[in-house]
Amino acid sequence: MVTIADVARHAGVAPSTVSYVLTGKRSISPQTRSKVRESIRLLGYHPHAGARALASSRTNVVALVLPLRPGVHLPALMRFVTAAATTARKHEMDVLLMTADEGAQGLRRVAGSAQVDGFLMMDVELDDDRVPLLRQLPQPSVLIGRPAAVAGLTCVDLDFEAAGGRCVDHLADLGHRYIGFLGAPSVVYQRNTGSAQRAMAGFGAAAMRRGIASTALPADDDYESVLHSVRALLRAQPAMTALVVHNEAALGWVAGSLRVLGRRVPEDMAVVGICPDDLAEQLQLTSVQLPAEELGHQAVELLVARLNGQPVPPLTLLAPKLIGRASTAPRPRG
Amino acid sequence: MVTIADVARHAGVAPSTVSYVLTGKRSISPQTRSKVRESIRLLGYHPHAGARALASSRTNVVALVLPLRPGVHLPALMRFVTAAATTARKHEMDVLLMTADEGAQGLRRVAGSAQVDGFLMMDVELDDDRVPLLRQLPQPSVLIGRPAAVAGLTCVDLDFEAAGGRCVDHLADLGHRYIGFLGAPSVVYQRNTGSAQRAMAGFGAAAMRRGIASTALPADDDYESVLHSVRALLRAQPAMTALVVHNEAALGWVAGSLRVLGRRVPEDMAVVGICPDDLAEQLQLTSVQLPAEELGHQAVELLVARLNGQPVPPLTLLAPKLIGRASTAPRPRG
DNA sequence: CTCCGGCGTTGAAGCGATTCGACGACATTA
DNA sequence: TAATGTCGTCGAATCGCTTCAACGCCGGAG
Repeated sequence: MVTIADVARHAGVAPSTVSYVLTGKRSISPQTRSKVRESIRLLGYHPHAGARALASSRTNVVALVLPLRPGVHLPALMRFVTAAATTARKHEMDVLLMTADEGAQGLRRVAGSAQVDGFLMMDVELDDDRVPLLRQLPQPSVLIGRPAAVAGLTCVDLDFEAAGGRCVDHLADLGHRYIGFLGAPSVVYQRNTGSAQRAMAGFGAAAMRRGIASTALPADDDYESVLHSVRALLRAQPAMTALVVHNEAALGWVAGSLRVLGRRVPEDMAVVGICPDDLAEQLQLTSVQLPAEELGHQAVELLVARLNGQPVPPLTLLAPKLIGRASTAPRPRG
Repeated sequence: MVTIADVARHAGVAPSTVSYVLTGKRSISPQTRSKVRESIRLLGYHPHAGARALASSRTNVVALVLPLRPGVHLPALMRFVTAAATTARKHEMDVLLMTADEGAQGLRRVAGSAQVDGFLMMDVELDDDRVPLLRQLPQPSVLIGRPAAVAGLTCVDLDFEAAGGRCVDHLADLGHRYIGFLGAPSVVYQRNTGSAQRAMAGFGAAAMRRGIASTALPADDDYESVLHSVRALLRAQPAMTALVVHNEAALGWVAGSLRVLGRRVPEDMAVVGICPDDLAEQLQLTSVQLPAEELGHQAVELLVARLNGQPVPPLTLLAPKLIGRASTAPRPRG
């Protein structure tokens, strides 16, 4: 293995000088600098990560804590992961993968052994036992999602409230006056990370603002339940011409249910989803996308900013983006 | 930060003793051992990863190199990743994520800076420029997939040949005598990682063995092409009653094409896929699964074995597993 | 009784970087 | 001219751990 001493000898300088060339923490004359750079290139020198971490107490690695529970949309998760990894590399950092099943114990281990400079954590629950721990850790962390108390943390999330509103605006602009909302399973509205509630709140508020009649119902993720909820919505509001769906698992059954109930999409019923893009693409569904890449990117940027001592807002909300597809089409006002 | 010296002082022993308790590389008396363990627990001591790596030239981290190119099935990839991470943890190891876009350069960097003990690399191409590099690296590596020359490497893969055969056997057992094979796009058979060829070879050989008439055609991943290929297959062999599909992207169009051509599934035409399990589940397709979890698990086990100096076979093939679903049903022999 | 070998433990020497204080050389200012 | 500062470089201490040679102790063999 080639060490900094080898490089120093080869370049005819002191090891510390090589270090300063590498880190740029002191001014070095252009001649010396290029001489050292050349030696580094020639010898194929790479600083030993462990030694560097030991001496500088900086690892240039961030931990990424992934959820493992069933129900998370894997393609979106994967996109998030690669975006985070790619962005991290832009900052000369690497990513250490952790799975949620290690729990708080795992965080303590990784933090305690100084394996990483910071944490990226997805899918935090409202009463997550890891959150108070993260607060105490010497390493900063960024949460993806939005736990109850945001104070003292750094969080990134899609602005679900705006997303709900965006759906209404789109439909209202198309002339719809009676809109339904098909939500997540009711249990999710009882204890949950909050995105479900916020999307619905945004939906309701926007409907009020635009003077539109709205009705909402939860749905489980089986065909029976979806059909039942859709039928109930139609019964509650027979004039309904549009549906907003915030329930990935139910999406597949929506079109079928509507067909059974004699409604064609989009002629008789426009449908907008709040879901990952590839799902919407596959179903040809107008949707507000779940910006996995953007979330991953932002999360890393925020963490890096904190590592550099820059102040960052406790909560960053990404603006929703609506993509029009075949499931909504312009309709004459009336 | 709590160091090994703190623990040693607290337990009234030498730092080296604490180290030996931790690593188990020398015999320690039960009394001393439990005394040290207690101090470790009390002080919440975690060995500093960097220091440990520096002194022992072992990081307890493996690199996982992910493909990024479009077309890889993300859910399967994600499953692989989590399986690898979980298995690694069983061996007290962590996983460092790398994306393929860093290329050979990235491998050199990570290997050179001694960040990891070994590499796990997915989706290797036949003439991959990273493979010769991996051979030279001081760290061992395990490839997922099967490049041209396996000598001197360690590879894990699904036994695609057996998989092709397994499909035939299943169908033959159900009484089918004329079977078609819908393959990957033809370009894939020209330059490719080889799994496509092997699956087809296995299919052909099994058909011969069972005295079954077989016909094969490639298909691109658009509706037109799939319909065209299916029609061609039926024209070539009108008595065909079963179809084996080895083309994830085409799978979605197969049922539709058959319907257009007046064939119901499974009554008129049985269909078996070689594809990730969730895709098959979604389409209610009898399939040979792509065992993502098992691959991830095996890959890590092999790497760990190599790190421990144990000999491992250059090529490990996983036996295919066929799951029966609605797209094949028993049919009377005839 | 002495010698030897094994066991349990220790002290100290690295591992390969960073970083801080110090030190010439040279330019600037009084 | 002497005092002061700046710039570029160096030497040495330090980070926290592993590991090796060495050593005292004890029991069993000679």
